[in-house]
Amino acid sequence: MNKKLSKNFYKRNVHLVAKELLGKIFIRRIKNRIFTGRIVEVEAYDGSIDESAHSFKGKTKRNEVMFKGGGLLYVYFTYGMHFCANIVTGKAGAGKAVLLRAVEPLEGIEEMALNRYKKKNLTQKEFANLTNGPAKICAAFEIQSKQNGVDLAGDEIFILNLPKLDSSKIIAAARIGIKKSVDLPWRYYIKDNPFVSKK
DNA sequence: CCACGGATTGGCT
DNA sequence: GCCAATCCGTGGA
Repeated sequence: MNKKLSKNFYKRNVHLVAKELLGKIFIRRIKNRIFTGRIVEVEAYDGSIDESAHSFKGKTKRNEVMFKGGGLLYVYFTYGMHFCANIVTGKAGAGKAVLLRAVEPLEGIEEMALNRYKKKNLTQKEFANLTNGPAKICAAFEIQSKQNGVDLAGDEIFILNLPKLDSSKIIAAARIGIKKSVDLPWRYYIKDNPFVSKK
């Protein structure tokens, strides 16, 4: 029987948490509906030294959840139309989080398809693109501003514990879509997984 | 296959 | 006013 990850899992080093999140099951519950997916790609953001982190210049209304300590969900709105979800890590005040970049869809696939494409039967290409991007995950899993700050120790959104992946399965690479601190190899993904957004 | 541009709004300078 | 931790469609090689 798999158990939900506890607060202490998240309160550790952001890179450790990022790598250990790979392969674990992300779960979103809405009343009697459920969405689940295996985490296959993440990015670490560290406001203490990383200019691309939303928390780099200190606390604001938008990023305050990043400073509330590990075990919360930080959801932000961007490009006028997209939401992205992060797992807050470290101690309160740290301003560190892990962006969920891609998951492999497991349960609730028909509902995810409706959320993303407004139809149930997807082409191979549409299925491959269902949840292989940070904003795609939020659209498929129905995550919006209302979910900003949700406690991952609760029942609405949480992650199941599974064994750590062997380090030989984890690739570290430059992050995607940022203009600052571009060379830091803080994107982590599962080697050869077809749902990773980019090699 | 790759490169480019439009969509569309809130946050911050 | 500028521009973003994105996505998707288009057009050309």
